[in-house]
Amino acid sequence: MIFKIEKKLENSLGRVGVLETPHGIIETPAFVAVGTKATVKSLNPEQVKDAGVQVVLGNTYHLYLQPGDEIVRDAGGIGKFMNWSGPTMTDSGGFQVFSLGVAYGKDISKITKITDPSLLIPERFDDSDAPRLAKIGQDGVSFKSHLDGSIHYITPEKSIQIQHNLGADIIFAFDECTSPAEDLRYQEEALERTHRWAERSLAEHRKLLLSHGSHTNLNVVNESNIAYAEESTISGVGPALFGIVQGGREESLRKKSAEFIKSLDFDGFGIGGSFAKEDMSTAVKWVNEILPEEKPRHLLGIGEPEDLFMGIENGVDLFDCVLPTRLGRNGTIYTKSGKIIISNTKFRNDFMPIEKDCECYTCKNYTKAYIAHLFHGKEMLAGTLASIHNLYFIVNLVKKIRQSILDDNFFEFKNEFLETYLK
RNA sequence: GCGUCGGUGGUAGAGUGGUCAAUUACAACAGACUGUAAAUCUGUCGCCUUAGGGCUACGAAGGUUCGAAUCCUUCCCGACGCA
Repeated sequence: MIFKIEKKLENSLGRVGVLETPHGIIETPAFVAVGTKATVKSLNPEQVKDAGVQVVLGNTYHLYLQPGDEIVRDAGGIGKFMNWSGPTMTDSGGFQVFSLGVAYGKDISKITKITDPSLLIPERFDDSDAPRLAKIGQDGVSFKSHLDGSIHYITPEKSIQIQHNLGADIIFAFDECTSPAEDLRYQEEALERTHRWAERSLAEHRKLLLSHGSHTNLNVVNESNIAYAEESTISGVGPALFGIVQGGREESLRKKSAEFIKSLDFDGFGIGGSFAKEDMSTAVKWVNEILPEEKPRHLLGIGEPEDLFMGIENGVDLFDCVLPTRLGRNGTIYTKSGKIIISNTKFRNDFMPIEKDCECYTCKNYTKAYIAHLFHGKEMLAGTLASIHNLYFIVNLVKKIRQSILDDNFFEFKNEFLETYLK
């Protein structure tokens, strides 16, 4: 994997670049489509590609449970398995530590409102007896499968082994995504754990890369082995590994984490965590001011339009988010003047496309009335057409932002877009 | 004509003396969703309301009862059976 910066955004951390992977290039900043179970829900790869998507992200935990990482390996890797010829990434399962752990069965997720009382009273989250599907153990996490209840213990080593089997171009270290509602003491403890896991992820990754070649001293970290490992990620023998910065909403912890993860020899970085919306830009800025400029940064799981502007301005190169496809399937559609719920009564006889100047397949061929009809009828095509538009909308927005940096009018574009979008 | 069974909110369909403005499902309406436990979930769903309550309702009209969607009488309507 090779990353080149083409242009920087003046007086900020933002930049435009190109990321070369064994399966093709990614022009950054870029929006990564989420394909958790080796499929971008409701879309076939051709539709994903036509929406302008450059790279797809699968999930370690989900693919390990089903169909099993060895099946994906034997199929020729995640890309070949799912018939996606472009670049691929896999998340480590670290997010499931959170979503199936403390967040399980609760009304907390990736983004929390800062007014949420749970943020003000961290003690309320001392509910270790609450049912959850993920529990953090001594050196890993035990998961109770949501599919059949079976227990699986995932360590950093295991996550990396699975990801090597899945065979994506870019993989992530195993981390713990924490809730912003956790108190400082827990954030510190979790961060220490994530850092230890980062080292172990990297060590396992090196070991696996070297085992692909003829190197004999697999456990020795020397210049020759490191050089070989780097070469492997370029040739496609093995994936590139991104380390993940955590640290919650605390400035000192975020910076400490960025410094630590930076000190390890990762190919790039992920910025993780469950944020209060208001905290996100500062957290990203703290981190990206520290991370080495020459390596790519991925803001994990973030993707509302206003977040994309924020992230790019603050030096983020890659985003992934379930929103375009999940919202699409659930009937919410992005437009330049905000999100609409297409099943609403007012669209039932609206025979215009979602956006008349949109170039996506959905807008070029269908009316709002028809899509509203499909949702009311619970037809499968409803989610597909809405996902196509939403994915195109978000992917294309990032492309436009990229172009605006190249054209030296990022801030004008940002103001103009957000003024209309946020009403 | 006689007999039997039935008529419940937009629909289907529970309820068969008080806890019933009426279970439930569907439809309808509104909303939520940020490294996917998610083609999922939440709320509203007779009318009025200063949200305490008030009013009108289970085919229609009477009646029994402290109290009726629930029991009785007559009528109307539907299905089936016998003539």
